[in-house]
Amino acid sequence: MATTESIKPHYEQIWQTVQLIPKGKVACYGQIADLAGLPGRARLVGKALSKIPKGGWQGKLVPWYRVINSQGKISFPINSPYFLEQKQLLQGENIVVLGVKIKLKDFQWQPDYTELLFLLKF
DNA sequence: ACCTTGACGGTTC
DNA sequence: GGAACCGCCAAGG
Repeated sequence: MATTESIKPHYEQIWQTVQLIPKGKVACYGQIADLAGLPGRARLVGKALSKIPKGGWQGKLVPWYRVINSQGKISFPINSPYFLEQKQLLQGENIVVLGVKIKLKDFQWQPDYTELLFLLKF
């Protein structure tokens, strides 16, 4: 039974965590990495997001656009297609985007203690 | 098995 | 502010 358990990319763990970000909130790459049990692996989060299966994962869409960098900025080159798409999607959720920047103070997701306990999965 | 790539982060200047 | 540097290490070639 446990024979095929070896292959377990961390991508799935990351996608799952991103799906927890509430609408109208954003999270940083590093924050997602930490919550996903991969402290310090922010770059891996970026990579995972770039490989989200078309149509989502486990029947649910993965809100990739709710993930920004620790400086509160969108990480795509300004005016690139993905940049524009992300900005539009965020604004569509009432998130204020000034230029490339978002006020983390106002829009960063801050899980409460019960959520954290759940995420840390003992 | 070795080498390069990253939708990053923190530190420093 | 912002740019340069370096650390991190899984994934994919």
